Amino acid sequence: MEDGTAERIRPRDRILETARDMFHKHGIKGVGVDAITEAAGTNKMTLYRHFESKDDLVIECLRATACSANAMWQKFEAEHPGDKLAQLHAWVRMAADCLMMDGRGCDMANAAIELSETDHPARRVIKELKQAQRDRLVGLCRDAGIGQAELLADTLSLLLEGARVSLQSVGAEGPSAQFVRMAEGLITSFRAR
Amino acid sequence: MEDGTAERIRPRDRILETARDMFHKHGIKGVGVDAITEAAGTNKMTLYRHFESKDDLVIECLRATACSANAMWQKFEAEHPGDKLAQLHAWVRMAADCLMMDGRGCDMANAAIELSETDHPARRVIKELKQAQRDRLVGLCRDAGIGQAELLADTLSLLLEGARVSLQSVGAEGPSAQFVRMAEGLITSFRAR
DNA sequence: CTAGGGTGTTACCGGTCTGTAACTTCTAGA
DNA sequence: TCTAGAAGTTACAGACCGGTAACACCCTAG
Repeated sequence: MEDGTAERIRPRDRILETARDMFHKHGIKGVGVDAITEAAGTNKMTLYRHFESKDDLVIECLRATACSANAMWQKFEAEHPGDKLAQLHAWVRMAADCLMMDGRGCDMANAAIELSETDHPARRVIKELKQAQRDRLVGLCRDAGIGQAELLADTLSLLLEGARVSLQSVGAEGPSAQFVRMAEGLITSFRAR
Repeated sequence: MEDGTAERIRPRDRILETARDMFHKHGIKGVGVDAITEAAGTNKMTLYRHFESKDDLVIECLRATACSANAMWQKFEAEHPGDKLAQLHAWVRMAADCLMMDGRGCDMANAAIELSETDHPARRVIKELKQAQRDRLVGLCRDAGIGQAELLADTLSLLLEGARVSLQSVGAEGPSAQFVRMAEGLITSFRAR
């Protein structure tokens, strides 16, 4: 029978969660499978019984990250049902919160930079997941009644992506500090057109 | 006497140039010192006679990159002497050209993402070089007579940084394709204030 | 011509990496 | 209680990494 406290998590899930955290903090090439399994309280053999390779583990981590992002979008809808403009502002607020709490950027973007081999299996996944997020933001802008929805969504995307990487290179006092002001200004400007 | 054709470049410079190219293409952790020296037509010992360590080589590469960027700024001033607004538009054009030619992003930003250790010696250098570039762009915006010069410069910075990383994750058909339109629109909008 | 510094060559050190084999131990379900 | 599969353990292979030692070479300045 299952432990009522649900404390005993399956090794596969422990590995996945630990790997996500460590990849996020130290980068993919900055952490080895041994370190992951040790931190997850298990061993290398168990990892390779559940994942074909380290690359496979990386891909599963990225999918899990996308899944978390999906949960965010559902939260926006739940908190502001039907009010697409409020959801857009919630997106900005969430992005800003992640910015100042986190310090490290987007896992997919970081992975894309680290895995420079153009035929790396993770790149396909990154591209399609990022594309899905873009479509989602475009849809939100459109449903919020904004005329040039694609342009606003793409501009917001680039601003956030830029803020994340700027945070890591210039630091928190750099341009990324103005993210909310820029994003809100853009939304206002696009709504006025 | 020196070779008149200047074909015989010093090993140090060959290593530096080769390392810049390979770090740019494959990332810092993605290329070893052996591969660099081989591609530079020399050997590991010579590398370590000129550079204290791989980290030291990385830092010198970043400084060289900053130097190339400085040359760009001088070109702007030379092509549009005194006309700061024209120089700002030239900056946008140059950024867009780099975007579609290159495929890989900014060396400093990529390095900052790859070298996640907060105490890595290269991070200090990255921060100060990036800060200098930011100051330069702010100064250009201010001299071009734009009121909220800092905000415009920071927005343009984030847009470019975002476009570079988006190019690597989503691809060339993604949001980065609209960079020029966004940047020019921003400049127009800020000038009208 | 000669001395010396820059360079090339080879071999090596200790460490880390991904991935596997063989075997033991644990645990859940019938 | 018995059994099958999941998980843990140990050891290892093979490759690559950054960095160093010792020595041979070449080329140029004097």
